[in-house]
Amino acid sequence: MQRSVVKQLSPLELGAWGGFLRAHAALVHELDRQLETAHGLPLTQYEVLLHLEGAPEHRLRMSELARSVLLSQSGVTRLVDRLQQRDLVVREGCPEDRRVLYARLTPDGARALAAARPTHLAGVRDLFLRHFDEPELKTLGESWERLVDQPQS
Amino acid sequence: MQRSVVKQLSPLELGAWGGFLRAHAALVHELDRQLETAHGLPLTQYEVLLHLEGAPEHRLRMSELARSVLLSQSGVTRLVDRLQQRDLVVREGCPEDRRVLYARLTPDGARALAAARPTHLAGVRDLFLRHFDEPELKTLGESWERLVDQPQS
DNA sequence: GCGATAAACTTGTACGAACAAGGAAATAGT
DNA sequence: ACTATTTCCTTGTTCGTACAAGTTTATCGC
Repeated sequence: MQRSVVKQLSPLELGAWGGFLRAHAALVHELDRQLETAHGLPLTQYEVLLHLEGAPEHRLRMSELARSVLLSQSGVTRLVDRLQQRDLVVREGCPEDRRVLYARLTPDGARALAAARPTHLAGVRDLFLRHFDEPELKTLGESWERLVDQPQS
Repeated sequence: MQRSVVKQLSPLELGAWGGFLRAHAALVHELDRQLETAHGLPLTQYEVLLHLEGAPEHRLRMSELARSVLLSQSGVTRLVDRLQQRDLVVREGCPEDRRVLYARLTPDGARALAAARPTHLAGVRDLFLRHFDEPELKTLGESWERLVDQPQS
């Protein structure tokens, strides 16, 4: 009779899973470092600016922003606080629903984003994309989708 | 004359990169939640126990541990503090080099690990491994390796 | 051997994020 | 209309991590 014996991960599985964790840690750390040293802009702040730029009117509700950048609501409140102190973003109220606040990209914010973008894109390409060919990119993208759309289980 | 015009990511590239970020966030969050609710053990603590179990004598130097779990030295100091308070780990000195401290897995720690392991493995399999077939796992593992071994650039 | 340099940890401190509770405004039910 | 519920955001607090400085021990150069 066996107690507490669980089938461990195979080397193949371990390589895929462990590598995933290590790769993520290394990449995010390095990208953040690059952005921070070159433009004084942490990766999270960069991502907020990026999402705002892509949004209609260059603005997004705080709650939408929270979903985009994978942060808690309160996390976004404080993140936008910091961006607003640097005049990269402003908050503005919504007349139709006075509970909501929009975060809007300022001209300064747009400039900061434009300045930082080449650094970031170069980093992503050099550290990540470069290592995959086109079919692999496609497969990856599809895999992540399957993985995030919670299976019904 | 074009200023600040940078080639953006293609949809393919964006799917692979953005999906990677989202997948990581979702997975780690969910795995941590599972472990925490089922066994009151955060993922980082679980990983320390796991590495210690796999090590000779079930012990590792603090600095080795830091490398294994992708944390700063001081981060590990405090993580081991927490584990030691729960008697899952003990610190012991090294006679040959009195600067080093070993963290050693206690019987309680081994038990906690054994209890948590099925939960964690099931989570990893269900949330991650399940979505890839064997050749994909192989490719992934190889990709992460290329990616982490800093290219000489 | 002795002083300088380096290595292994820990501690002080600051910061970013999460969670829980709270306030204000909208919506729903009756 | 009026209260109850829900939504949207912020604030109080705690926790985990990083960075820099400090302590102790080992190593290196001479």
